Amino acid sequence: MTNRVRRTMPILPISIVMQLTDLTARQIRYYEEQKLISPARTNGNKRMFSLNDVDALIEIKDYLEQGLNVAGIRKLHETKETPRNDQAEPKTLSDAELRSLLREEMKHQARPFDKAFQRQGDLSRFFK
DNA sequence: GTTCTCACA
DNA sequence: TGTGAGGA
Repeated sequence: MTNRVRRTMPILPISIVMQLTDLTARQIRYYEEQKLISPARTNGNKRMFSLNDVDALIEIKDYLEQGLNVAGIRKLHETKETPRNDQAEPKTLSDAELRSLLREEMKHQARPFDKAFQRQGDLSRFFK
């Protein structure tokens, strides 16, 4: 069994994912609605998540904490999809990419960085 | 006991 | 986003 299969196999119920990500079921379902994740469904229409989904959710949560909104995150994912094979891997956004994204945010979100300002140190490098 | 969808004093 | 209804 390849690692890709291992990571994409839908085996986790939403309750487990909630604990792993510290997100509410409401949020997880909402993010699915926003096309940020694509959980599989059981015969009973129950959502089944893969390790990749959990990873994606953790990443999503992280971006939200930095002041980005769902629309912005979705933009990130539509660019870099995940139907890759085993070889390809690490994905780290360049400063330029992030800067571009944050700039885009400021044009659409009313109160973009309330939280961000509280931890400005984390983002300072994007505004030098 | 869990999760699902839908809707909103 | 939370929460409650009503069903599976």
